[in-house]
Amino acid sequence: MTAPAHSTQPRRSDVTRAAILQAARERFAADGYERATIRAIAADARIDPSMVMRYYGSKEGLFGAAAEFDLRLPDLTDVPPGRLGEVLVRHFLARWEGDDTLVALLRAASTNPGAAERMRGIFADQLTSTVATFGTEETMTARRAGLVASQILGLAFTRYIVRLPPMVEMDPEELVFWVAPTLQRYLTGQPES
Amino acid sequence: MTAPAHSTQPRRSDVTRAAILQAARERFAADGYERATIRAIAADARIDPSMVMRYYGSKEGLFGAAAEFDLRLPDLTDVPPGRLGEVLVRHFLARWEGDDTLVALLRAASTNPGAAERMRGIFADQLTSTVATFGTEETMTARRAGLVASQILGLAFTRYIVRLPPMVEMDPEELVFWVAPTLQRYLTGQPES
DNA sequence: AACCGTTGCCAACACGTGTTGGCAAACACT
DNA sequence: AGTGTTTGCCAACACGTGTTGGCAACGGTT
Repeated sequence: MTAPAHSTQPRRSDVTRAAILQAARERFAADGYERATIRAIAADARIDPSMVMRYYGSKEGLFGAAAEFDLRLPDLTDVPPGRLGEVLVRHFLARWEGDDTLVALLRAASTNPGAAERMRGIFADQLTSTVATFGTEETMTARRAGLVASQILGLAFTRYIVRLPPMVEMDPEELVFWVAPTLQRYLTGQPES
Repeated sequence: MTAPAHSTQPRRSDVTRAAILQAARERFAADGYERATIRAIAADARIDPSMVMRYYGSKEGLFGAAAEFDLRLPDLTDVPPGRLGEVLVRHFLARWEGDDTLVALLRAASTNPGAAERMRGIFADQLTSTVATFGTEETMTARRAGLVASQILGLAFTRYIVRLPPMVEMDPEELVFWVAPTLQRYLTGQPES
C-alpha cells in the first residue's frame, strides 16, 4: 500500500520487511494470534513497532502476509495408486518440519476467524483439487479431502501444538508407517454401500 | 478459598457459581482463552465481573474449573475386539456433541500452555490407561493412544473449530464408517516389523 | 548543493483488559 | 430485634495493547 502494488523494482526496505515477516511467523507460531504482540515481533526484528504498521497496515494485515501458505502438493498422477497415502504423509511431514508458517496458521485458526477461514481455503482448494485429479464423484471427493485433512491436522496438532509425548517421540518413519494406510483408505477406500 | 474446602453443605451462591461456569465454558469454547473476557462471561451470567474473581480467584482459575473434563471412556473389556474402533468413535462423537467443555479445552490448548498441559494429561492418563487394559507392551501402548488421539482430535478440530465444510456436513454414521477402521488399526494393528 | 521521497524512531493516545477495595443490601442465627 | 456473614455492585487502578502523527537522518537525483 506504500507503492503501486505491482511495482517490481526492489525497495531499500525489503530486508526490514522480510525480517518483520520472519519474526511474525515465529511469534505467531509460538504464541498464537492474540498473544503475539506487535511490540514483541518488532523487537525480534530489531525495529520500531510503528514500522510494522507502516509496512503491513495492521496486525491483521501482518498476519495475512505472514500466513500466506502453499501446501506445495506434489503431482500425484505419476504415483503408484497404492502409495498415495505414504507419499502424502511424507510430503506433509517434510513440508512443515522447519517451516513455522503452518504451525502459525494452525495455532491462530483456533481463535482467529480470519485464520480459520484461510485454513479452510487452503484445505478446500489445494487439497480438494489434488484429490480430485484421480477422484470421480464430487461430494465424495470433498469428503475424502476432509477426512485426509482431519488426520493430517490431527497429526500436526498433537505433534506440534499440544505436543503429546508419544506423538513427539515417534520419528517420521514410524508416523508414516501408521498414518499412511489411513490416508490411503480415505483417498481410495470404497464408500459406504 | 471462601469456606473450608471440603465443606459439603450447599452455599447460597451455588447457582451463581454454576451460571458463571456455564457461561465460561461457552465463551471459552466460542472464543478461546484470550478472547473470552471476564467481562463478557460475567455479562452472560448476569453478574458483576468482580464476582467471578471472588469465586474463582483469577481468569486462569476460572478456566481451570471450567475445563475440568472427563472423557468417560467406557469399559472396553466386554467389547468385541473387532469393534473397538467403532465403539470409540461413537463414544467420542456422542461425548462432545452438546458439551462445550472439550471444544473449549481444544481451542484454549492452542494458545494457552496450561490448557495444553491439561489436554496432555487427559489423553495421556485417561486414554492411555484405557488402551492399556488390553495392550501389552508399554511404549507401544502410549503410541497407540497417541495415534488415536491424533485422529480423534483432528476430527474434532476440523469439525468443530475450523469447520471444514465436508467434515461438518457428514453425519455421525458416515464419520463412524470412515474413522472407526482407523482407530481399530491404531489400537490393534501389528506394529512395524 | 539543494531537493524530495524513504526509512526509522519517539512519544503519545484511546481503549480494553484482569484485578482490587469498599460499601449496601440480603440473609442466617441467636 | 440485633449481629455477623455472605452476596452483589460500583468505581477505580495499573497495565499492555494496537495504532497514530510528527520529526530527524539518510539516499538518490538533478
